[in-house]
Amino acid sequence: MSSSAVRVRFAPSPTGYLHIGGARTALFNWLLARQCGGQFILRIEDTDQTREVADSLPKILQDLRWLGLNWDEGPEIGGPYGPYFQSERLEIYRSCAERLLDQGWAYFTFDTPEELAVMRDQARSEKRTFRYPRPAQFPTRADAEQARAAGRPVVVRFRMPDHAITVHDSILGDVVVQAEDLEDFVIVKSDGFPTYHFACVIDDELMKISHILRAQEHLNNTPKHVGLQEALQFSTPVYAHLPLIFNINGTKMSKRDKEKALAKGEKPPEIDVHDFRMAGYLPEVILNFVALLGWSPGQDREKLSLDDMVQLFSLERIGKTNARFDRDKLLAFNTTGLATVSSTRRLDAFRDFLAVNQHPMQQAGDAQLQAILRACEGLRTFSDVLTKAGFIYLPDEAITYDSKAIEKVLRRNDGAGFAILRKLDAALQQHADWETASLDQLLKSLAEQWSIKFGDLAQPIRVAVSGTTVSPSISETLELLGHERTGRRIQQALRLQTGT
RNA sequence: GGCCCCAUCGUCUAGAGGCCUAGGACACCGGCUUUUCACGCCGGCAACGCGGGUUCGAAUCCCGCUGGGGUCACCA
Repeated sequence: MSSSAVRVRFAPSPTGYLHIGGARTALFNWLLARQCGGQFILRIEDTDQTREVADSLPKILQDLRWLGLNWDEGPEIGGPYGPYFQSERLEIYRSCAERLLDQGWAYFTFDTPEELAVMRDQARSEKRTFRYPRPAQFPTRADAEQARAAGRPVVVRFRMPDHAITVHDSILGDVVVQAEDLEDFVIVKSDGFPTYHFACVIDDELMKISHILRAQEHLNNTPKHVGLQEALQFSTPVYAHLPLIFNINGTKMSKRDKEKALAKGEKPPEIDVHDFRMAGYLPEVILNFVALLGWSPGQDREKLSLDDMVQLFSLERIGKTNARFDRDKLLAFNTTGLATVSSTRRLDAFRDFLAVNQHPMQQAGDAQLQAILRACEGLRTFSDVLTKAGFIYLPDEAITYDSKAIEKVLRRNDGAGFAILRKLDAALQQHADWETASLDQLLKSLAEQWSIKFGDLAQPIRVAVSGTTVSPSISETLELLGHERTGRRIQQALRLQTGT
């Protein structure tokens, strides 16, 4: 096979945002395509109208774009093998089903969900594994019409081949499933839509997909797909089932984790790509981190650019063991990522962060934002900028004073902090050159003059202007805030002493 | 429970029979730095699940056990 024949796809169903695990699947497919000069196709698996979420598609596209995973064929750009929405390919699936029906590879059944449930329950109570009982005689089309007329659900089931099926997986090796463990499964639902298995196999063939990289939870589905390919005389793509990603405690990473945390009054964990975007992570860092979950370039290499990954990626180096998503390590990656990106890139990413969060700091000009970013050196995520310097963009009256900070820094020792603050107020009012270096010089000399530690002078101001003990370095903080607002906030803090 | 997959530090992993007294990263623990919070720097702790083989030699190959995971829908 020539390398230009590599065609891979990412096939999400439009039920929400892009999950972080889905992002890794998309990335691996994308990397393979880019490395081989092949095509990365985006296909939308919208065959279940009941589960569909209205604005999910634009969200997924937006998440993919934010990550930088561009597609060569798919929604919004089309391509030679479209349409790329399964809901627009119904006619194709229908004709394939007809073909299978004609050739005896599929048959109609008329069971209601309730009847099926009874059969399954019975099998369970008898400790038998349930497999759909294939009828000796397949119902005719006329039978199907009659059943439909009588109001019974009509579905089409695939007659699985009666031999064992071997899946050749390039990560796991050969996986053999015996004939008796295979079941006749539904390929056309009673609403006329194809099931996932059916649509997926047909589209992969027609779209000339060469490699299928997907999560390992699909491994058990693969014999079904291979059976279908055999009956339809399709070719079988190269399969590569990726190890799964779990929470650090081994549970599934699910959107429900967010609800649970919220219910407990905790901060919800990031699960979807969009969550990480909102939390202030860099997309390239997320990609780098997630690539290392199940894949490793070897040679103790970890920090990789997208280009590095395109170059180093290989199916052979994908592991078999499930991984746990270590948020601490991601945070560490993001910290170095933020410390090493170019300042223009950082500014762009920060603007994006402010925009998705609709933060008032958006109003600031580039120079001011750059100054804030510089002042927040050591930040782990862009959210840190908000906790550390967000007070700058709050109206004076919206500053909330942390009671512990007030007590410890200002009120303690008979209001020693307040006393220093009062002296500082006078000195600062007279200081005209409102710029970091100059302010720094002033404050240092005052500390020396008054024979106090720098911290004993810095902390009272910090609390006065920010309400907390956390802010950028004090002189930078003052420059960022400006002379006027600094004065107002000190006055405001001073009033706390008397309670007026 | 049936079927399937997997098994190296707490976590992500390197390791493709001798280079392993098992390497890196994160976390953790100590120390340094310090103007708060972070960052940074230095040092340390820490793993081949168990039992059998095969071999001169096994983390690496084989078998069993144990453990973990996935899947058993007219959802993808």
